[in-house]
This record gives sequence, C-alpha cells and structure tokens, in this order.
Amino acid sequence: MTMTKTTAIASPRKPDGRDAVRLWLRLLACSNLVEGHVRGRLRQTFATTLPRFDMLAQLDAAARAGEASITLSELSRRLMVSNGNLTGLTGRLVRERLVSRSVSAEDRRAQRLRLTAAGKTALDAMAEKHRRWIEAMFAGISRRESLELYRLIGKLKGSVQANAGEEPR
Amino acid sequence: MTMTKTTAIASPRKPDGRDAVRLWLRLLACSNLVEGHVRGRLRQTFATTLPRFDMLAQLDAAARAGEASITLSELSRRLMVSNGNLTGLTGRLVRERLVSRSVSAEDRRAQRLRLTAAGKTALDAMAEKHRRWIEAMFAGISRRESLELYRLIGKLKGSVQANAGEEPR
DNA sequence: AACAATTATTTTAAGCATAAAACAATTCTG
DNA sequence: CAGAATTGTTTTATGCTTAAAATAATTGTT
Repeated sequence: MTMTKTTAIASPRKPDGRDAVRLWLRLLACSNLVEGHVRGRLRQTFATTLPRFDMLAQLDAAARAGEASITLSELSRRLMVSNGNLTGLTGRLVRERLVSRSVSAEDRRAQRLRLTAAGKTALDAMAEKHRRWIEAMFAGISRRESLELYRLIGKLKGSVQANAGEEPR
Repeated sequence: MTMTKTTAIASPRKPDGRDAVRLWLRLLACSNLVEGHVRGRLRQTFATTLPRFDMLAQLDAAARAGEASITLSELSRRLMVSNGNLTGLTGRLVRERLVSRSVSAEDRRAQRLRLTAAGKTALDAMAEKHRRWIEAMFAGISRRESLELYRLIGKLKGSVQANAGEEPR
C-alpha cells in the first residue's frame, strides 16, 4: 500500500549516470566481482583466504617499514577490522606457523606479531600471483583510463569521507 | 631472505596509476568505505543488515517486473550468493514476517518467496533512506565525473569478466 | 599507595558466507 | 517405464565479522 515514489534500488526516473545509487551499485558489483575472483584463486592455488593474505601482507609491510613486529591493536587499525576478529585470525595463522606471537616485554597485556620465515616465503609467492591476477583482470583498460579511474575513485573516496558523517535530512 | 623483487601489496617500482594493484586497492578501499557506512546506518536506523535489505530489494524488483514470487534458486542467482546461504537468510526474514514462503505448485522441490505487506513497507522506508545516504556520500563529485566513473567502471567490469578466466602465466 | 580511568585483548552471541555432501523431486533417455 | 541425469534445497563443517561485555595490565590522580 501507499505506492510512494520510492523505489527499491534502481529508480525508473532518470535513466542517466548521475543517479548516485546506480553508480554505487555498479561500483559495488565491480568490486565484488574482482574480490570474488581473488578469493577463489587464493583458495584454489594456495588453500588460503583473503583475510589471511591481508594479514600477512600487513605484517610484511610493517617489517619493511622498520617495525619488525606489531601489536594486535596496531594491526586491527591497519586492517580496519575489529580486535575480536584478529583473535581468531591470528590463532589460525599461528597454528599454521606463518606468524609468531609473543608477549610484549614492555606491556604484558600486549602481544607482538611477526611473520615467520615460512610466512614470508608463503606471502611472497601469494603476492606475486596476486599481482598477476589483478593485472590480467585489468588488462582491458588503457593506461589513460586507469589513471583517470584512479583519480576519480580517489575523489569519490574523499567525498564519502567528507559527507558520510552528515545525516541527510 | 631471498629479497626478491616481489612486494607484498604496494609495489615500490613505478609509482604511477597504471599499477593495476594500486587501482584495485583504491577501488576496494572506496567500496568498503561506502559499504561500511551503509551497513552501519542500516543497523542503527532499522536494526537490520545489508544482506536482508538486498534480499527484500530483489524480491521487490522481481514483483515490479511481474514476477509476483520467485524461487530460492532464482534469488540466489540474482543476489550472486550460494543456495545454502539463502536457507538461513530466508528463515530469518520469514521469522520476521517480512517474507512469505510457500511450496511451489508445479514443482514440489521448490519454494516460492514473496514480500509480505509488512516487508514491502519496511523495504520502502529503507530504500528511501538508502538512496539519500548514497546521494549525500557522493555529493562531492560532479555530474560529469559521475558519468565518467560510471562508464569507466563499466569498462573495467567488462575487462574483468573477459580476462578473469585466463590463468596468467 | 589506593583508586579511577584507560588500553590491550579475549569471550560471547549472532549473523553472514562458502564448498561439499546429502536429500528429494523432476526430467531425460533408452 | 526404469534407471540416469539434472535441478532445487538443506545440512554440515569451517571460517570471517561484528558489537558488547568481560578480563587483565598499565597509567593517571589524589
């Protein structure tokens, strides 16, 4: 009842690209498409998952930046996931011997995480493949288009960060 | 050890936007940013989740297109999620009286799902808010930029679909 | 030093998501 | 028509994810 002008997702009003919801749905679909392929390949090729790969990559990035080990809290900030989430994820990677965990010397509440040698080796193999998968999937767009997309998505991200706090109407 | 040229995620080689991985990471970050805000608002404003909203929206879209009810399989195709996933999701929405479920007359294996009146009312309210949230978040980009983004993301999606099947090297 | 506030992490409860196996009904094929 | 193949759905096992509450150690305050 009350057949309002509201529509579920795609609005039949103006069929142009200005419709923010349409742009968002296309962006989401594209992102999910790529992410799904990456997840599938990680699983098939390395029997692992995207969260595990992301965590290894962050630990490696920290190590490269001079932080030989980092705490769970720092990692949760970088990965933008909850602390509780990392409890389980860390446990699995420690069990797989890809990450080592030790109580911090300065603060007995905190743990310091680092990649093991096996973790570094595994990550390097995954990252190399990962780069190739993405490059292959993105091969259909030109250098110019890629630069333009990079710029526009950056601008969109800025817009979201600037405006997401406001309660519209 | 064996400090290969491989890098974890962001490569230090050519710092230009051509790097497909950089574009991908920015796209993913932007998508996750928007999605996170949408999830948070759905939770705070309607005490619901994105998968529930998506399912209601698909049922409504089907109804608008003349399909008064659709099967679980058809819905799983449209939402691009597994069949098993929908078993639980459907159960929750049926329990909340937003969706009704009935055994198909023609095929006793299949169920036919449809929005209840309450489901339609709830969806309309959510969709209206959802549209406003997205419009507010995307307000910082111009009409021209929006159109260009829409076009480029479409092209990227095409590239992924065309090239994702190939095993690179 | 006692107490409060903060910080780091884990636990809990709930939901989302998948792949693989199982089950059930229909359709196809010989 | 009988068996085989297919199709629709659920179950199972596992993992990811969060918010909120709980626990534990540190830091700040009086």
